[in-house]
Amino acid sequence: MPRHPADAVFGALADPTRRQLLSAIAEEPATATELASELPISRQAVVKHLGALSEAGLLARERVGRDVRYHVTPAPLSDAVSWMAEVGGQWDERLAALARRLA
Amino acid sequence: MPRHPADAVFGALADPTRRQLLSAIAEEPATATELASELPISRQAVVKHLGALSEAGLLARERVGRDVRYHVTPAPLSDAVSWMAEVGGQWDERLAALARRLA
DNA sequence: CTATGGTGCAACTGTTAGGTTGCACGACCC
DNA sequence: GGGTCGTGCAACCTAACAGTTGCACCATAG
Repeated sequence: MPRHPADAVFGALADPTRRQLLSAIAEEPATATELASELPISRQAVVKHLGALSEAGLLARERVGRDVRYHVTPAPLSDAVSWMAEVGGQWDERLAALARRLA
Repeated sequence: MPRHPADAVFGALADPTRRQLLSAIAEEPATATELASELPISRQAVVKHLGALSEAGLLARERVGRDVRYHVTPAPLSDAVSWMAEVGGQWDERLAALARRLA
């Protein structure tokens, strides 16, 4: 059964390490080994996190020689924001403003 | 160690059942028993999901006689949206627009 | 008072997720 | 060619999570 895309997106964002990775890649595309060198976890753990982010459609892989460089593809974030604005817009004026902006 | 609030918010939103619950409560505040009657899971399972949503600050409990009625408190959604707009705004025009709106 | 129905708490089970280690493969440099 | 460094794959461990059942508690209806 294909899970709803939002499952993967919110699930990917739920982990602090993954948010950190996404934020770092947002500043500058990087490889798994580079990212692992700045974190207290192994490269393999980073690869798994990047896999989760990729599966959510938040990252794209680009092969450069023997390296694999990851960069951000933020389109799914907009969908997630839309959902949140729809649910919360009824009570929160800031979210309602976002919902109007998206409409 | 107190986890970052975003952990709880995105983690709560990662589960489809919880998004369904949040959406239902957004339309109309309800009790755990009411919500469980419309889902294929037990009341206790619903209570646990509501606990996760509450811990993320997305729900508030209101005691009414012997019932406990849950309603939406969407403030944490705005914070989550801000983070997403900041990370994605550099590449996605829609998110950039949201980031400007929030600033 | 008694029965009822919603709530709260605890124990238990099965599955998933984050993390590790070890090793094979492939491309680049000298 | 031979060494080196990044990547890919697999097995394994452990903690956390979704779900269940069973039962005690308490407020309201008759």
